[in-house]
Amino acid sequence: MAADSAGRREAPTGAKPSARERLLSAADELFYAEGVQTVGIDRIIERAGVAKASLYNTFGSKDELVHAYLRARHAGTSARILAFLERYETPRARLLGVFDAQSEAFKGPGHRGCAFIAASAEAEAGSSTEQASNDYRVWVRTLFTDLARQAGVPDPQTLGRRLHLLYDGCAVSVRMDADPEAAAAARATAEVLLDAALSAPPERATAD
Amino acid sequence: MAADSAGRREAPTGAKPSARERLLSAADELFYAEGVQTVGIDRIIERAGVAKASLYNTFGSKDELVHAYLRARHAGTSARILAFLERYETPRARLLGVFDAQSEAFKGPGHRGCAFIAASAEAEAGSSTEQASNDYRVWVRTLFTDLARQAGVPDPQTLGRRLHLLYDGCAVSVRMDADPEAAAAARATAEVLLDAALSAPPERATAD
DNA sequence: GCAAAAATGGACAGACCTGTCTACTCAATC
DNA sequence: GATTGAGTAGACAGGTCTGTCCATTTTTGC
Repeated sequence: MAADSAGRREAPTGAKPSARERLLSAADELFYAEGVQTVGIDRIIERAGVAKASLYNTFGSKDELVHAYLRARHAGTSARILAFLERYETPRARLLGVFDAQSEAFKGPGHRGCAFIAASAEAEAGSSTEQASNDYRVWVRTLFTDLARQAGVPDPQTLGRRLHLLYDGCAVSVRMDADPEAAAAARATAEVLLDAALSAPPERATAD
Repeated sequence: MAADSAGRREAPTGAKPSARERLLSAADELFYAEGVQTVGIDRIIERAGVAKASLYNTFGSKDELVHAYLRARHAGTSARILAFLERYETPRARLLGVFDAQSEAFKGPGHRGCAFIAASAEAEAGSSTEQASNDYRVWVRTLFTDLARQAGVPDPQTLGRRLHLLYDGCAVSVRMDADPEAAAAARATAEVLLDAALSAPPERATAD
């Protein structure tokens, strides 16, 4: 209610972060590191240094806090990737650069793979978690197909889907194999697929 | 203690399944469909039609039941895939056939992707769930690299890793996108990678 | 400086979960 | 027929979790 219209905006710069921000920050750290179900409200408010009533005044429920955490993840990840891609000139470099962006992120300390895969595994069908995951997946898919189209690939939808498989695959691997090189392997694989897509027979309906 | 040395063996065929079997069957259905943390002991014993004491006499703890559930998944999935691959003659067909096997499985009702990805998302580091997941991942990786080697690929390790990315990727997609065609997309992608690997420059160290 | 709004600390309710325990039933075997 | 062992039903303990509430303090706006 008292939240500004944009929903989240950082504090006046230099001042102590608002309760909302500290809660989101604590939720991001704990939910991401340990899972949504495992981490209870008490741990969150303790790390945020905030009273329990503030959490419920701000978000209303744990579910809503989880939803806000996932929306913030979506915003943060998409902004990070898009900012990373600005260094590249050609569409081809940008397309492969998505995996370079992930590779860099995976090397950060305490990286545990994709927050949406993890959260979805704990959520039930039709939950707001599923909705947030769908939004994120649409964004990733669109990013890949757009970049594939710009790179001159004849069938950008198909390549986009295949790159999405690799994107998910390296997120799983970085977590379960604890191997930050997973993104580099995905990048090399993406390069093979891109080259193959570019040298595809010009007129073939790519029957599935 | 009373369990036979093999650990699990089906009942004398025709007789009513033992408490252990009914518990494992109920655990498989509920844990897989709804998640390990979400499903409580009471739901399991109710579906199995078994007393709570029987569960604790047989498995000792919920953790042990989860572990047994994952071991049974590993055994079932690997047996299913290997049986499926027997229909193929050439190594190439067998390698791509892994994705056909998954495609068929994904079309079954209530398929929710990879049980190990889901369980790991809810587990903490160092748990027995993580151990079971590692065993499964080693099996998948070995399967792919062995098949790649038999297919005559110069660098079977690299192709095996890339196919594993696809394998994980389509498991994520079938669950989160609810699209059973994910395995078909992975199969088509695998074919591109296999052909590229077979026509690779004969002497190049494939520097990573 | 003061009133209104926001945040705090903590107790508490109610639900749920794992795991234990006891008294009982049933079936097979000696 | 008696013994034995597995299975049953359910109460119960002890803990944890989400969410509510209230009296008090801090912050903010004017």
